[in-house]
Amino acid sequence: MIFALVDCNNFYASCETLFQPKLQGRPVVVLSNNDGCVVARSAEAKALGIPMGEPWHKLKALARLHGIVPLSSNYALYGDMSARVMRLLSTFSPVQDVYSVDECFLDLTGAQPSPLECARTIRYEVKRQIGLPVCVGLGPTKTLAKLANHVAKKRPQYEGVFSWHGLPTAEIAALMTSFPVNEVWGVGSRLTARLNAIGISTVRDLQQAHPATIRKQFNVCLERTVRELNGELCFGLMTSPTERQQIFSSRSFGQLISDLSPLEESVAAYATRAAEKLRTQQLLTREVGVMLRTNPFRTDLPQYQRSVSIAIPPTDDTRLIAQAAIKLLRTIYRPGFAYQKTGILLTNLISIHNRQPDLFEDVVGLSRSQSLMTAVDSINRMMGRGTIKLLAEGTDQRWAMKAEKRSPRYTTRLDELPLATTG
DNA sequence: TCTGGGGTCCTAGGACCC
DNA sequence: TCTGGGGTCCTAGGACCC
Repeated sequence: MIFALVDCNNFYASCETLFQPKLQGRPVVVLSNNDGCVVARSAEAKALGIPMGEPWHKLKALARLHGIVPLSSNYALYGDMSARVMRLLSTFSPVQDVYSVDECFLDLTGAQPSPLECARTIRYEVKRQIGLPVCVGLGPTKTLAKLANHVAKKRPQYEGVFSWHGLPTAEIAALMTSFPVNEVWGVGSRLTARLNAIGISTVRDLQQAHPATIRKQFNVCLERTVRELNGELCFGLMTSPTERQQIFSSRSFGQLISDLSPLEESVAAYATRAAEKLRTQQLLTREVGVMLRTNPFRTDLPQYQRSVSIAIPPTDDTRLIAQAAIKLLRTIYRPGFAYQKTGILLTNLISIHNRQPDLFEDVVGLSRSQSLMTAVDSINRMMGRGTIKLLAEGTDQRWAMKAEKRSPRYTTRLDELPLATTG
């Protein structure tokens, strides 16, 4: 098997510069919701040493000094660009496993004239047809393909495409020794600390570790990773999209909130979002959960956090989900705290096609509910999200998050199309 | 003043069963 | 004094990913 991992370089930042060429060559950062943390950086911003996840307010001085351009995240734009990239990539292999918004695995086994040549074509065509830079890593397992992609990004001599295949053993060993163990897919900060403590600090160290010992001292996941580093297949491609197990919708507020009624509005709004996701994926939920919490960074304020859930008959009806959520919220709400976030969790999902009919169910009500939701979805799709919404979501939504620096939704909104200017 | 929003999988431990 | 053994299911929590 030869897997390819195709990953867009600095995806969000690249999408922004594609539509604003004047940003090219400048340090650009894309911020999370509420303009809170840095979630993407251009190459120039990375060169300034800005870490991923850094709170924006800590960077203001550095930003002034270097002319860093901050942008709010524009998920409509990124989602659309992602779909274009994935559609193009799907033409290069019969087997595509979309792993995240900006990366996917392809099975390039038997690609002509060779997997490596095919990978170079992929890189060239994505740039030519869509305008986004990607790197491609090739390997016999997903873990090695991920690592190869990292090599392709970090070592310019490979020009964005790297394969382990056919490399002399000594060269492979040298490369693996030159990368720290935390670059391995599945090794995060906690594991890195524990691995370092027992003398495993490079990728090469982990590759040479004894799988059974690793399993005993850590867990099966890490054991599989060690095996994959040695070319043994443990993680297969997800050829058909697996069914979601849960749907989450939550947001931090633009400001802290103490009163129950705006909290109820936010919960109703997130329930609406979650129910929309449910319907586009043709799923029903059988359990609704609500979470509520204060801002854990505000150590000067009293802290409170709770979540609760309840089983409900299978549904995708926004009204029923929102009703259940508001009821739950009232049971965990306590006055006297400054809340930062609420969220909705839908679990115990089933496919709409697998619903077990109930002998006593209200058949007429059910079909009315379905027609209503279909109508609401199509109106909101045509006229923009939120055209029709629950009154419970509130009309002014003072709790809504901040996104003050968002670029136009160039590719998905007619009124925000970029126009050529003359003269 | 200001710190994201989604997801996945695995494990340990408790409740409960016979 | 001495108090079974094996199984399933569920939940909370911890680790990871982008």
